[in-house]
Amino acid sequence: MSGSEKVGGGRRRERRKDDRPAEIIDAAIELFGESGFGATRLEDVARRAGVSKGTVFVYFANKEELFRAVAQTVLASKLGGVRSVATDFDRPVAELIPALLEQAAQVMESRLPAMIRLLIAEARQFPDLVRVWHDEVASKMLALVTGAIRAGQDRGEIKAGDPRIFAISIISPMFTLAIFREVFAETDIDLPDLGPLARQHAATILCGMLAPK
Amino acid sequence: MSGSEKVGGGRRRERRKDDRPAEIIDAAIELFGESGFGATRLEDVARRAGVSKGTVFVYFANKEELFRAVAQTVLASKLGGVRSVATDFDRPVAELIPALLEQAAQVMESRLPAMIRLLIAEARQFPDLVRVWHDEVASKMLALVTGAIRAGQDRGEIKAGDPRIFAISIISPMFTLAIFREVFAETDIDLPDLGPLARQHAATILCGMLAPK
DNA sequence: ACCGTTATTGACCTATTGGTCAATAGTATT
DNA sequence: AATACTATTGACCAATAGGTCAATAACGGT
Repeated sequence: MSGSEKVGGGRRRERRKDDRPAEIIDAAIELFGESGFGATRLEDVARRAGVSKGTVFVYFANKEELFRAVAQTVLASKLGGVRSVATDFDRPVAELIPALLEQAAQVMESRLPAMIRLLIAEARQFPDLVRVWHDEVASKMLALVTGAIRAGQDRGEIKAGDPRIFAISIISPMFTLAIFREVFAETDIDLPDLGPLARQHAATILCGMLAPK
Repeated sequence: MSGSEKVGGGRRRERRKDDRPAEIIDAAIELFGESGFGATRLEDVARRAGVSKGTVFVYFANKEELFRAVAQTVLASKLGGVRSVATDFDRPVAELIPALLEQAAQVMESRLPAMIRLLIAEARQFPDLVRVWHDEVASKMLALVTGAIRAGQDRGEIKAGDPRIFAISIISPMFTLAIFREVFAETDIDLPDLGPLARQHAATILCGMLAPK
C-alpha cells in the first residue's frame, strides 16, 4: 500500500524498454484476434498495451512488421508441442494417433486457432508469412504423420493407400473444429468439444486404417 | 457483325440497369477472393465491372452491403448442390458417404472455398453473415449427415458413437483441403487433389464406422 | 427530331489512420 | 543536485479510400 502504486493506472510514463515489445505484441494478439488485421487500429493496440501510438513505431517499423511479430510469437510458442510429439516417432500407429490427437486437442485450446484464422484471412496479403506457417508448422506436422503412416504400412500394420491422404484424414477434424469454434464463437451455435472429438475420431479412423489381420 | 459492336470496349456509357448488379457482384467476387475485403478498393471493383465508382453506390448502399450481396450470391448458387444430396436420404450409409464426398469434391472446385475463406476472415466484422452461412449451409450439411448416421445406427449398420462427431470425421477433410488449397494457392506447395482424397477418405472412414458384423 | 426521364459519371469532400518527429520527462551517473 | 541520455509522448502530416452529388448523356416515347 505504502510506496508501490498499483501498476495499472500508476505513473504515466515509465521507461521499460525491455518489456514493451512483448506487451505490445500481447495487445496486438488480442486485438488482431478480435477484429482482424485490417480493422484493428494501431492506436487501440497502443492503448491496450498501456503505451502511446508513437511507442509502437519505436519497436515495430510498421503495422505489417507488428503482424509478423505477432504471428511468429504465437507460432514459436506452439512449436514445442509439435516437437514433443515428434519424438516418439516409431511407436505403433495404434498408440501414436490417439496421443497425437489428444495433443492436438490441447494445442487447439490456445490462441493458435485465432492465429490460424488470421493467417487464413491475410494469406494473400502476407505470402511470406504463409510460407513461415507452412514450413514451421503445417509441413512438419504433415511430415510427422505421413512418416508414421509409412512406417506402419511397411510393418503391415496399416492398409495400402496414399499416406498424405491418410494424414489429412487423421488431423483435419481437429483443424476444422478449431476453425468452426473461432468463426462461430460469438453466436449461440453449440459445437462438440475438442476432447471427445479427438477420442472418438482416433478410434474411428484407426479402425478404418488398420490392415485386416 | 454489322451494327452490334463487341461489348468489351464498346461505347462508354450504356444504360443497363438490370445487368449492373450482377456484373458488379461478379467483379467483387473475383476481387474480394483475390485480395480480401479490406484490401479491395471499390474503385477497382467498379473498373472491373466496366463501371464507375458512383454506379456501385447506386446499386449498393455501401461496401458492407456489397459484401453481403456477394456472400449471398455464392451461397445461394451452392444451395442446390446440398439439396440434391439431401434427397436420397435413406440409402444405406455405405452408399451415401462416398456419394456425398464425391459431391463435396465437386462443389469445392468452385468459388465456394474462396468465399469460405472470406467468411472466416471477416467473421467478426459480419456476425449476421456468419449466421446466414451457418443456417443456410453448414447446419443443413451437418444435419443431413448426422441424420443419415443416426438412421444407420438404428439399422445396426453403424457403430455406437456421437453422430455429430462422426459427421465431422466424415466431412472435415474436404473442408480442410479446400481451405489449404486457398491459403497455399500462390505458393509452390503441392497438395493432394480433392477427388482422390474424397475416395480414399470415404473408404477409410466408412470402414471405421461400420459395425462389425 | 425533340424532349423528358434517369442511369451513369467522375470530380469532390471528408473521415480515418498509418506513420513522423520535436518536445518532454524518467533514469542513471557523478 | 545537476547533467546527460534516451524512452516516451501526442500533436501533426499526408495519403488513401469510402461515400456524395450536380452535371451529363443514353434511351424511350411522341
